[in-house]
Parts: sequence; C-alpha cells; structure tokens
Amino acid sequence: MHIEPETLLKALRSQGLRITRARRAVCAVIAERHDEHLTAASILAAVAAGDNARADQSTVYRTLDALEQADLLVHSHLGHGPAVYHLAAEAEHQHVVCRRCGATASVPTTGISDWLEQLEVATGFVVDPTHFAVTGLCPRCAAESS
Amino acid sequence: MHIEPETLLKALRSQGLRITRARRAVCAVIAERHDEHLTAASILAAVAAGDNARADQSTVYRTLDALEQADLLVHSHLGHGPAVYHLAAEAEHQHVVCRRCGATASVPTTGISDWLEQLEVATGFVVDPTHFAVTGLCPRCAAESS
DNA sequence: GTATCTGCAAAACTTTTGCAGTACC
DNA sequence: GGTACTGCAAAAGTTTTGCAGATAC
Repeated sequence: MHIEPETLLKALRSQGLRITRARRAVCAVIAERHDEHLTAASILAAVAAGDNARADQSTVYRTLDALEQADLLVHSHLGHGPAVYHLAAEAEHQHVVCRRCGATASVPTTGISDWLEQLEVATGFVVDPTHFAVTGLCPRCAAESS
Repeated sequence: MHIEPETLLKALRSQGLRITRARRAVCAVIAERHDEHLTAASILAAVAAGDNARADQSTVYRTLDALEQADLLVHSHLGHGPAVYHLAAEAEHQHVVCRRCGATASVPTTGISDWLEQLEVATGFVVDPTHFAVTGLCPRCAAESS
C-alpha cells in the first residue's frame, strides 16, 4: 500500500483543520513508514530526525488525535507498551502478541466476522475489532514453557 | 461461581510461595468480589477498608503478579483505564467496551473458537483470547453518532 | 537462620492539559 | 484579524523498582 502525505493533509483540510509545519512532518512520517508499528514516540523521533521540522510530543499526540477524528488513522494496544498507529485504510488485520517476549504476528480479520456478527447482535455494540491485540505465547515461548 | 480464599492461598503455597498477612487480605478480596471488575486500585482500597490488614500498592501488584504466575488469575485491559483482574477459572468470556462512554458488556467466547483455531494454525501462537477487550460503540453512543 | 516478602519512596512510562505566544487562512 | 495550533512545562494515572527492615517457614 502506498499513500502520499498530501492525501492525509488534504483530508485534514477538508475537515476544516489547518495545515501546519508540524502536521506536515507527522503526516510525512506516517505516509513513509505506515507499514511499521508506529508509536507516538517513534513518530516524534522520526520527525526530530528530519531536517526541517520539529514537533513537541503534545503536538504529535494532538495531530494523531486529529487524524483519528478524521477517520484516517486508528490506534491499537499491543501488549503493555505504547499504542501503535495504523492508517485506517489498512486496518484490516489483527495482531497477536506474545505475552512473554513481545513478538507479534498479523492475521487477517476474515474468519472472525461470524463471531463479530454474533457479538453485535448479542450486545448491540458496533464493534471495532482491531483496537486491541490478542495475546498469547509465540511458538518459541510456548515450547520453552512446556 | 464461588471460591474460598484458602483455595488461592493453598495454590500459592504449593508453588513454594509464602502465605503472608498481605496475601491473605488480597486473596480474601478477590475471593469475595471476583464477580466485579477488580482493579489493582480497587483491591487496594478494599484491603485498606478491612479491619486487620493493610497492604501497600506495590505489594498488591506483586501479589497479583504471583497469582498470575500461578495461573490463578488473569488480567485484561478494558479501554484506556487500569487493568482488571479475574479468576482464571472464570475467564471464559470476553469484554466489549464502548470507546466513547466506557460502558461494558460481556460475551461468551463460544463462536470465536473457529477463528482462534485458524489463528493458532496460521501463526503458531497459543492464544489467550481474553487479555484485551474488543472496543466499539455501545448502542446508545452509536445512535448518537449517526 | 535465611530466603522471601513488605512498606516506603521514588521513578518509569505513556498520555493529557493549561497557558501564553505563534502562525495559518 | 481572529481562531486554531504550537511549544513548554507540569500533571495525571498506572505500574515498576531499589532498598532496608520484617516475617514466614
């Protein structure tokens, strides 16, 4: 998947939000590295490493919030560490995290849809299945612990 | 479901751990109120409210850790707040949390088992499906936002 | 007696907030 | 020009850790 920073910025603009230097920098990092597990801290570091912009951590959080409000971004919680951010457009997968070593794997959400449907019928909730990761033991740690 | 504090304490003892005043108090709270959403803070408060024991928060956390190590307890993350603890023996349900108002609902994990099996086959992970809650919008907030 | 546990205090870590000044439109 | 945004600093909230002394076995 590929996305231009401009796409994100235009979406912000169309929500009536302003395009600022800090937001440009944050969007550039997200567009460039959205296939990684981006955290607020790593985005902040990447912005700081760039040449012509800086952003305070509070600005990064506020920008991420704005992008989430605009439905461009989602965050999820993997294990006990910081939240990771993904483009909403590519959120069609779920994470599994090893509770011992922190290794992660991705699985498509296909196959879970029946359960989600049951869940929505039973509870009336409109479910967002990717906000939290599933935890467990990775193959290696499972082998060690048995 | 019903459980005696003694059951928890004996299990600790059988792991070679010591039975102390603080652990008695924590186990008593868990045994008594395991059908609620217990957090470290609420356990601490309940212990402090009791007559003949107190425990520092660090002791509570360490005791909860010990109970988890002994596979008697599990914790899960509901929304952005503190972790909630349940007896491992009754962890057969999953939570759904409203991302707007924080309302929660429980759903049995039956129905998710096919997906988990796929997941385990695909990734090799041994999955613990209850560690994180599913998020979404509760019926009321969903209605308001549309 | 000794290894384990406790309380205290402080730190670690992520995220949020108040505020005065800056910059976007 | 006016509103939205930024940086700074500090706080909030949960969980962890170091250490000296106490306690269970």
